[in-house]
Amino acid sequence: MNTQTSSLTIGAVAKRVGVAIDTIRYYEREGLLPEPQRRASGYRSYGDSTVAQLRFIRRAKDLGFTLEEIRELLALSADRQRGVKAVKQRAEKRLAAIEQRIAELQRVRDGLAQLVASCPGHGKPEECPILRALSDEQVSA
Amino acid sequence: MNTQTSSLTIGAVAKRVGVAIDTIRYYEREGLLPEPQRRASGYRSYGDSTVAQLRFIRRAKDLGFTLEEIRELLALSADRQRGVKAVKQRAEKRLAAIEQRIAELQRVRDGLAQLVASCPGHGKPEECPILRALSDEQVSA
DNA sequence: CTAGACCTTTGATCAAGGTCCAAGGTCAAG
DNA sequence: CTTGACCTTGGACCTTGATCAAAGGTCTAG
Repeated sequence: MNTQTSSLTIGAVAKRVGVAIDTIRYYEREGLLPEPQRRASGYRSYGDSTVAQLRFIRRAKDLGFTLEEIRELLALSADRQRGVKAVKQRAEKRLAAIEQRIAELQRVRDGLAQLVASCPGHGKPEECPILRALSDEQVSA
Repeated sequence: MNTQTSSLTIGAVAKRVGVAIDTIRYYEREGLLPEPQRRASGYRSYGDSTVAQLRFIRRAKDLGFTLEEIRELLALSADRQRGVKAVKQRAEKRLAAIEQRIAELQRVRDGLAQLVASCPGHGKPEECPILRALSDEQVSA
């Protein structure tokens, strides 16, 4: 087996995970990734665990976590026992935020859909419900 | 009647519309508002139509239009006849984008909700479905 | 007249999450 | 050895939508 982390360059890691090299260095600067070992030449030398960690970060980002939250999650996941409860709480918080955002967007969508439906798509601008709604006609009246 | 646009300072306009003075100047720089008349002193002098236009911008922003899109809408709404069709098309485009975003978020929410539901909230990190999902356990297996 | 509120400009700064660049060193293939 | 791909650093720059500061001019109430 090759459990021994197999020394990848930053470019190889980037290719495997599908992120830019600059992004990896950025994550390192931001404390999302530990500082890797270096070769004698100064090249960063990564093992498979970094690939896993980067995928973790990407997935969490896809779930809408900010980098700040991900930094937290990474810290928590390192804390055996106590970590799990906190991780679940963060996830619940994130879930609530997403649901709120969905509700907001649905409200916006409904408003906009109604406008679109009521606009004939031709005629004078003053008669366009979309423009009328955006202007303050009915508010200032 | 006071149809004559009644010479407001930028501060008065800001107060009426509920935006910051800086924001009005910013919109002017960005081409969302026309350059206003000036008093002899150099002070910007606004009429009621600016108040209306600013409200238009605010409402459009609330509907999720970007400033770039709003700039377009403003140009289109000035185009009598041809404008209405184009405005409706932009609104439809916006609507589609919002619906797509909602769908994406729902997908994310469902995934996250399932993880949260399946996590007992205690135990070893390796057994936490949230952390397992974020790590690449099942993908690399 | 004077205080204090309000206005002017230019330009810097913010958050977030990167992206890009130059100048130079390193590595692997032929 | 040479070529070309890859890596290093530090720092500048990008987008969006503002927000703030500094230094100074103007306006208005008392």
